[in-house]
Amino acid sequence: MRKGEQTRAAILDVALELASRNGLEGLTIGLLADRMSMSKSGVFAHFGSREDLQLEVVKLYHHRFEQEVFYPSIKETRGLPRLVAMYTRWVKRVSVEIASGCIYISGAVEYDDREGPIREELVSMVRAWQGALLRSVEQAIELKHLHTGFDAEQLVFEMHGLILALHHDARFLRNPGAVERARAGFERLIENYRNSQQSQDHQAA
Amino acid sequence: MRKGEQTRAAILDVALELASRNGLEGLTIGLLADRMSMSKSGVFAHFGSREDLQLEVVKLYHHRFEQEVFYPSIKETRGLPRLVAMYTRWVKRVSVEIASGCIYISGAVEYDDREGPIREELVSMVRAWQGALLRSVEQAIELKHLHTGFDAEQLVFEMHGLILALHHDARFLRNPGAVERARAGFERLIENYRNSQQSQDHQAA
DNA sequence: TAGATAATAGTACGAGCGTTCGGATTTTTT
DNA sequence: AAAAAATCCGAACGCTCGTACTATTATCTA
Repeated sequence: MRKGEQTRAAILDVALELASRNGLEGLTIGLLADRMSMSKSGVFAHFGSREDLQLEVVKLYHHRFEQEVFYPSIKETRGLPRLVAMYTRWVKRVSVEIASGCIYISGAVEYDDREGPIREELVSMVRAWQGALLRSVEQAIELKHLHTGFDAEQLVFEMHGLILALHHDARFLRNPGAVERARAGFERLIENYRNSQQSQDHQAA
Repeated sequence: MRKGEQTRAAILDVALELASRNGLEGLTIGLLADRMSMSKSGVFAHFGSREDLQLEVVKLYHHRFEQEVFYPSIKETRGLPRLVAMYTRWVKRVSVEIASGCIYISGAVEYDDREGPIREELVSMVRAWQGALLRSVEQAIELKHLHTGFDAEQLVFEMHGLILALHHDARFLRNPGAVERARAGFERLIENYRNSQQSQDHQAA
């Protein structure tokens, strides 16, 4: 009843933290029980299986991401301002996750070959976010904030690349200044798609 | 003696294949023994420990990468042609690895928080490759193939981002056309750093 | 407060992991 | 061909994993 949901939420909170650091496959019930000062079976009873636990963690992460990045951004005015807000909050989020790890990114590597519901959940989450980005780009084109006649998906692709490079350089290589690189890359990207129409002929072809 | 080295090489070959698909942490001696039709202890005897096996796999991967990407590229003339060759071969390599997986990328996620010799080997490998890219960019600047006054590391950062996005979209999301996106992104990148000197002021600042 | 129900602990299981060791077998050397 | 050395197997160890089952305790309801 009530107490159950409460500890279940507490477990999921720690589980998310653990999965961020060690990956979803590295999330183990024994370690989770230790951190919760509970027995393994006590933790286990809240979820039908480990896979269900992992799924709940993924959904929780998605929810947090939406709360922190997506919803605040769509309050900005449509077009370029909203797109900039989305990217800025995205970078901010990832730069915080440098310490903890990002489940979107580690999950993509862990489940690129592994079939099943976890992979499907991850894919649909990423697809949803990329879809939101794409819509925002298209609106920016409609509103003439960005020039017409280029592939909107290409811009989303490159934005995603900047985020991935940021995560890689900061978290794996532990290079300072990666956040600034991700910002500079985005500025150049936008500057490109906004002004210089002529130098982009090779993309419209 | 001779027979030993022979089977050892054969084991490493299969181990590399396995680690590419399942990650270095997913590389297990039992599975490896099955694939080799050998006993676990028979496989184990060729390496002092599992960690040594993983290290050898990493080194073998690095060697293959050098043979396939680096060495052919430095035969090209210095400057932009060489840089283009490096990137082109890099994309080609990754697009082949879409089926098998890339140890550089999966290893970066697996060992971003885990200390030890495997992580250090991976980091130094990636650093070596990025260093080679950086040198090539700097030479292209010296030879006036690219305009002066911008951060060479920024270009390397963004090239890396394109590769990571390619790997992500192709292998995880299974989107077609990611290879073409990586190529188009690079072309725009080079076009940027080659011609339009004025629009890059915010980067030189 | 008593009874029902939910929540947690305890224990055990089978499987897979890396690793060790002694002996059998093959390969190389003399 | 005999001796030496390298190679491989088979069994076993201690460990951790997810999971099932049975009690015991805590919590909610009437």
